[in-house]
Amino acid sequence: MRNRKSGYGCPEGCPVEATLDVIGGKWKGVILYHLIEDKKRFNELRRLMSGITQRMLTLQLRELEADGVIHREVYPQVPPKVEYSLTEFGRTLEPIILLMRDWGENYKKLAKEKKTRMTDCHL
Amino acid sequence: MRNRKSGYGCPEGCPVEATLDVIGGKWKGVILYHLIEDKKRFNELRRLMSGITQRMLTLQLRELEADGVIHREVYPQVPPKVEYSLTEFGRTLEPIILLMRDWGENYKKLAKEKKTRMTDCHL
DNA sequence: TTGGATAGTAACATTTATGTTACCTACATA
DNA sequence: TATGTAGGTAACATAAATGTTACTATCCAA
Repeated sequence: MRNRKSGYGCPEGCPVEATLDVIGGKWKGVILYHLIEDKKRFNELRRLMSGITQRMLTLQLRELEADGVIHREVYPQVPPKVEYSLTEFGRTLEPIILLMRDWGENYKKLAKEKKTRMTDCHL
Repeated sequence: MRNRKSGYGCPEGCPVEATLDVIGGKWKGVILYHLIEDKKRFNELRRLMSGITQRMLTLQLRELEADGVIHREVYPQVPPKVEYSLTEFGRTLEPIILLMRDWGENYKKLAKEKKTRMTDCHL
């Protein structure tokens, strides 16, 4: 998602692709989705996304931060406390994420129905 | 995008992720974006996305077809004619794609301004 | 009769994305 | 004094996505 060369037919790269560069990949959408609700600590996010590794979470958070959509707040404590939240700019992604959530839910529902119909053939 | 295992913290996979599975990757968003306007022939799409190879275009179109978002119409002619269009279900993605286009345009504008400011330091 | 247009496929190579394991600090509790 | 907690980093390994090149068929026009 990160190192894509420009030139998608549109001069200077396609805008749809630019967005996908920021929110695409395996984890970013999900991270943003969780942050819409409220700010979260590192391990809090990790627990919410059971499959993710520490390393991937760190990487994705750093990229989102570099793109200006999330903010990283470090509290100088021991043990450390770090909070991640959407920036004002990141909030502009909210409608997209929510639409994607809705569409995905519907898609999964349809996929499940299809599977059920296929299973029915064996009855 | 295709072979991801489930288990993103949400049981049975996160809905946001499910959507990204369908429209994510380097080319799918752009393909759909072009198809929103009107149906397109294979080489027509290829010309619209100057960087894509024949192979990638074929692959992505087949996956989109398998997911039920586009339709492939073959006209039995020589030389061949194949038209790709959004299905009714594919049309439900339109709001997402258009939002992504708008957000991406804004993002690129902001990125350019930032670059300009940085360049200004050298004046 | 050579070359272009159309819509591909097959074999292979490379680049990106993601995953695994081990390690770090400094404090608190058992 | 071992163990857990929090939020990481580094080196390494694998899986997935994407790219390269060559090849296909049939018709038409130069």
